[in-house]
Amino acid sequence: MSSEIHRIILHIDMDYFFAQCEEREHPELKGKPVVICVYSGRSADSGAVSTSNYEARKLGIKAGIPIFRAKNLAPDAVFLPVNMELYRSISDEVMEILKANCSTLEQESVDEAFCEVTGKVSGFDEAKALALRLKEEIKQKVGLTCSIGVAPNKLVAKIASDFQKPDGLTVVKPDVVIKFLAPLKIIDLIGVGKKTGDRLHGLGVKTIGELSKLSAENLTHEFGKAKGMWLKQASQGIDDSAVEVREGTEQIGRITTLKEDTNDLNVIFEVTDELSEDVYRKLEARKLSFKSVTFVAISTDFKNRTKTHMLEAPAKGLDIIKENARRLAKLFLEENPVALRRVGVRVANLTEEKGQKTLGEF
DNA sequence: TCTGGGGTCCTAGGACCC
DNA sequence: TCTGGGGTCCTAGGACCC
Repeated sequence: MSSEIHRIILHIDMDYFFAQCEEREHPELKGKPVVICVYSGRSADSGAVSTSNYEARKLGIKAGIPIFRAKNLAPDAVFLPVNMELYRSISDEVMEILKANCSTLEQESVDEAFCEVTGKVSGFDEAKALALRLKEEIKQKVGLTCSIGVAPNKLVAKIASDFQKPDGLTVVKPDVVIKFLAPLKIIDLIGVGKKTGDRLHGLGVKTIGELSKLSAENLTHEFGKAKGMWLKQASQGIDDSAVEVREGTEQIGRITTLKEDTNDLNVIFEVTDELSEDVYRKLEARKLSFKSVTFVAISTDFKNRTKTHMLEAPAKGLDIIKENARRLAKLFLEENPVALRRVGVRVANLTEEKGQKTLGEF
């Protein structure tokens, strides 16, 4: 038995969030397959599935598949467009509850968060009770279910929240971390995606336990120093990253699918102008300045390319976004005379405008 | 067979400075 | 004529996440 002081971290993951929000707003949807879609606007059903409820998943409708295919799988399902405003306001309700119950809340996305509760609870049994109370409070006050993972670090907490879904709770005490991870598929390790997964399969590694048996030397040789070291540590359930309040976003972008593939600058300028305006509105709302502008181009082969310009000093004008986006688009097409399918505009290196910093308290 | 949109983090090469 | 190493910034791209 170890007497070390362990951190205790909760990862809260809202179940099939967008679809569950729609079910809350429209109770008549409950029990039916619900599919939330991102329509590209190219034709009536072009676009992809963003998320779906469990009834739809049973029919094979998963995030990322084309909408038309989802309609073939389940012609009678309910298809709805993404309503981000609704999801954001419901997300705020959830985060308020979490904030009130932990020492540090790190909101990871609109539907996920880490809660640091070290010091707030005496141990993992109390943490489990707290997690149950949180689930109940979110169900009562917000009307949604979530899944929670409780573990000694963020990596394992996140894997644990995904272990039992929906409406799940998985507690992984420090002494069972290794045993918990060992049988899981390599792709379940957060940070291992398709590319790394395929390469590991090539090395004959299928589970996290098998990965943990490879030597650090072997892994760094294969994946480079940083990634190799990370894989070695992660496979053993080691993660020292801190739960930290996120200080706002690092970049703001908008991307869209063109009505049809084109390299016509006039068409592209029209689109980048609109995207620039959207980006500008988001910046305005949060009183942010930016120091770089990026034009994003996705060609018909889905290859993703970018062109970035760094400004001399932080700026905040709409014209600066628009003009740079146009200039970068023109430069890009001069260098790559290819038809584009999607284009985007992004600003980054964001800073709060001088004098706009929120005052703490008087 | 056809494939959205919003992000984060990391790497690597070249420019430039000391 | 040949001659270092380190640091930072910029840019492009890749991998991954939801």
